[in-house]
Amino acid sequence: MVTDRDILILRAVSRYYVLNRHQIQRLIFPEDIHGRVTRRRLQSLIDADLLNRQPMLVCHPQNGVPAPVYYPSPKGIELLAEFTGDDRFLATATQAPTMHHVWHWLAVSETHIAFDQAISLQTADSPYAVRVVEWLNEYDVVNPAETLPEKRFHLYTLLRSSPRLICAPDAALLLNARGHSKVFYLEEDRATTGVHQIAASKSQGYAVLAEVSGHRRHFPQATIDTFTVLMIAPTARRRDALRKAFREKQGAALWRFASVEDLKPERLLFEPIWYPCDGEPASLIKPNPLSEGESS
DNA sequence: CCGCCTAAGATACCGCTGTA
DNA sequence: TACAGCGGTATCTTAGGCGG
Repeated sequence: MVTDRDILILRAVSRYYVLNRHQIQRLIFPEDIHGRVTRRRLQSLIDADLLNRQPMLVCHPQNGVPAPVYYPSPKGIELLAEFTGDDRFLATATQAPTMHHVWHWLAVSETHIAFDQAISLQTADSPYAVRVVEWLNEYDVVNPAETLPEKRFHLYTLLRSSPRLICAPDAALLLNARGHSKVFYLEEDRATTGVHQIAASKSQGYAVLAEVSGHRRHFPQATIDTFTVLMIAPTARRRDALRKAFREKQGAALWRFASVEDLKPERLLFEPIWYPCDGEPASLIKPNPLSEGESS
């Protein structure tokens, strides 16, 4: 039997792709103190093939056993499309998240949730009426028949064949405020690689993407001609190390850096938590009405 | 309309497990 | 050993079917 809250779970994994039990509980079962209800509903969805589970083998949250993560199943998104009458759910990625990338996916979904909550915190008379027009995840498929990543995935961009240069954002969003739409790319940093290696491997792709206005292909409806890359670092110290590493790189002006502890829904849009490579932090949405929707 | 029964979800409690 | 998460189970609640 599928309950209303089961549908909410299917919607959530369709939207965020990879979620753990704790996140689902926070989003859909806030009253569930013991987590038993959440686990039971998840189990019944899995038994019905409406949801997929990926065990997390390498895991140390604080302590305790590894907690699995959940992601969409073909049958689940079919049910969702049928239930809502919206066939766009059928485009949801249902491939299993790579085992060693699971923490990365959870970080992306956590950022996505923070954006959604920041948007919904605005009241009806909010001055900027900010909204996310569209959010693309790394593995959102544009052409299911293709196997080449640059043709299969919406975001993966092959900029040059030889030497090979690609740009593969973790996610992308089109943010709208008072009629202006701007493209933002998302890069989640998990401090697993040295900052200089990250700066070297990522800066050129985005710099060339900007030169060729590649963001126009991802979001033709954008009205602002530039884009910004948002990098989320696990700590403020790491954030500042990244800023320093990107400072001398090509296209450094495209980047803004924030730390996870600053990335609260109530601060995300309007408070100066976004640091450029050089200089003072600014808010994502500028207070000046003439340049709202921009961050640079 | 009533009383009874059943099915399924919600709730509470508990023991097990693997890691720091 | 402490702890967080998992899954088993008993009990409560609610909705619906059914005969009288």
